[in-house]
Amino acid sequence: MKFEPVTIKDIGKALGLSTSTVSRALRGSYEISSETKKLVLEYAEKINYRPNPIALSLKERRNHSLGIIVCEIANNFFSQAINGIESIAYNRGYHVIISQSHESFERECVIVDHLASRSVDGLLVSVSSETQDYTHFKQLYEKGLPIVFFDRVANEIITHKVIADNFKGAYDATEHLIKNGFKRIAHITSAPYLSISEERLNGYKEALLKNNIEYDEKLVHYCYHGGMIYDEVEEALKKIFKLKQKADGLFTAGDRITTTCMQALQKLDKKIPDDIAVIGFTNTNLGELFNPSLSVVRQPAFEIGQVATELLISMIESKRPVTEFESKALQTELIIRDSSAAIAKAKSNS
Amino acid sequence: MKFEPVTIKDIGKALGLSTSTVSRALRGSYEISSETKKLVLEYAEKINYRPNPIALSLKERRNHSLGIIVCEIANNFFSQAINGIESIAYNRGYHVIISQSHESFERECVIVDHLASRSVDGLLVSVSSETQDYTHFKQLYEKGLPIVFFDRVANEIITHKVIADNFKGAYDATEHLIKNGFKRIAHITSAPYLSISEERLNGYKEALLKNNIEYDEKLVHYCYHGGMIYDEVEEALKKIFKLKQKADGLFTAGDRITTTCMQALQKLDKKIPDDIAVIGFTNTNLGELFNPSLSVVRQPAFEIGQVATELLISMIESKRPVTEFESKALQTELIIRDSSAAIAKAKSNS
DNA sequence: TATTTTTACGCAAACGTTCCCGATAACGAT
DNA sequence: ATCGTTATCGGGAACGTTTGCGTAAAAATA
Repeated sequence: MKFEPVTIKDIGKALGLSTSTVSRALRGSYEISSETKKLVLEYAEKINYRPNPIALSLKERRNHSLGIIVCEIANNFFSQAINGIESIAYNRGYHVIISQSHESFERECVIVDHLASRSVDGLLVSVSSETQDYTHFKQLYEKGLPIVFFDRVANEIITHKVIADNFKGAYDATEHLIKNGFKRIAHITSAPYLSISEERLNGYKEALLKNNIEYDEKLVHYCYHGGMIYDEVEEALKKIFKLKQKADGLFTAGDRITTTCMQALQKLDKKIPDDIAVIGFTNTNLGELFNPSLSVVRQPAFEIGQVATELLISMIESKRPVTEFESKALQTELIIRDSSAAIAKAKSNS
Repeated sequence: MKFEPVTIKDIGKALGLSTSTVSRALRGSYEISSETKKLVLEYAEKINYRPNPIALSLKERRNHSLGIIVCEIANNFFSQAINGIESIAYNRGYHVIISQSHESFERECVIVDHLASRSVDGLLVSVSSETQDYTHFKQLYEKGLPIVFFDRVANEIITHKVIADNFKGAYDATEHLIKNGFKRIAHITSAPYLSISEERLNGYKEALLKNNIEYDEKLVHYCYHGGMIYDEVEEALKKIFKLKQKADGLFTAGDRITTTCMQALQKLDKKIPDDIAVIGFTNTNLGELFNPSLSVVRQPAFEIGQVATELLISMIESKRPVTEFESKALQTELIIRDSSAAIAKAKSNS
């Protein structure tokens, strides 16, 4: 099956005009008489002419399209961020192409390659949890392809970056648990080399420090697949529960990790917050429906997407090479619910 | 900023060959000597040559890309379906472009127009809840653009369609409530003209009929925005609770509708299943975490995406016009949890 | 009236690729 | 020596569009 759209040439033939005249008439060029313009415009309207964007891309060497790379769209943070991206992109005349790395480095490389050759005008990326080597981005970036990182950023690449204030978010979450009387707070996070993991871990540590609680690395576990693999999460939890000095709190550092932890805790038959109090870095809007309702650190995902897109488009449309780059950190929001509630028992003990 | 990739012409110039020879060498044509081939291949590898897909699209009048239109990706059913679509598309050498209608008819029209002019080779669509007029699809389809509908289909357009067995899924869900002793079962669903709404309503009615329960249209409410607007859902619930003959069960007919209902029920301070038992058509994998855990009808979303994509690609690659179309209905899965549990009180009353 | 300016349009190149059609050379056959 | 084959390669058109340049006629100026 094929699909034959009408071209500028068809219009020219039908009206006895050259393609250049038609093109200029359509663009409203001053060197076309108003009668001819009217003629062309009306005919184009009548036969429902649409300029072929592929031909335009070839000619102008740009696409008016942005590539998005995230680990997965079935993730509240990313789907909200994508909505933010779209909201700006469409208003500025850009189309978006969404790709999922599924947390695979290899797949990320393939996608980057594909998007670049497909001539997207720029890239919005949050790297996969497996990514430690950024040369696939670097190569393109140095060749002049604009890239803006959001959420999980590549610190070694000098460009715009937009993130949540992960340090503060983690600090707040941890401190909240501490204020509610929990003292042995475990932390389950994503791959350690991820920027977000480091930032959140640092916030967690700082909160412990400020509250005179010793940092114990046995309480910290990394899930190298970002919570995509259930067993990895369950293993981490089992180790935590095997500790002689029992953990009484848990701070989970990602959307997927948080929900997977909740599932694992249920399977392991742990009561929240009695056995362990939980607060998670997640953008799910279903937290209040959980049993118990889930305390969360919420990221301004939509706004992060918006800001990143504005920066990217400004880079794309800049006449001269961009030399000043911004790193924006947007504030998170702490939403307290029952999963981190202070328990009477714990309180009386202290 | 601009991005200058290497072309076939650059290779030709560097090697003292014509573009045609280079092109043929790259394609492995028989009329190029093996030495020349080796030379070209090695040089191309060295400078990391990538064919420009835009030029190819222009020439071959196809893109190797598929357009996807769904209401929103922040929806478990659709994100899973998209994963299914991708799994097939990438293996067959197609790229996907995802667009969200956000349940808006107007936006859907814009998207269709954009994707078509963008020369996607075919469309995979689940229509928006506002869509009653299908001419925007029909026009393109009649011009030869292959379209496959999934989930929410346009019955008046004769093409491949892939859905879950909505009738049976709804029947099973309703009957499950009945078997558990509930007799006044409300049904909250999406816009009435949506194919899925009709199919699910019919399954619901049939289950009532088979179990000698009278159908009461006061128990059925339509949410014209598919659960995207909270108030619409809360209103429906309030009306249900105001009925003189109280409802004791609720069957919700969509992913978003189900979760929004759960939120509204919580806000209205209704106990599940004591005040009302709930079962919902949803693909969330978080149902077991809810309070109470949520009984669901699960659709084989991933498989629906896969099957739809296979059908679409077969249409695209078919030499002759396709005249035989399939309508596939895949089986749903009933997952029983606590939200629909028979309650002692209800049982003793009967 | 002769010259310049303006108006309004066409020609052709370019974007990167493929592919039809020739073209050239070597080579064996006649 | 001439011709048909075969193997290898280049020229150029085409895909749909924009745009610099050229140019005819019309209008304005001298």
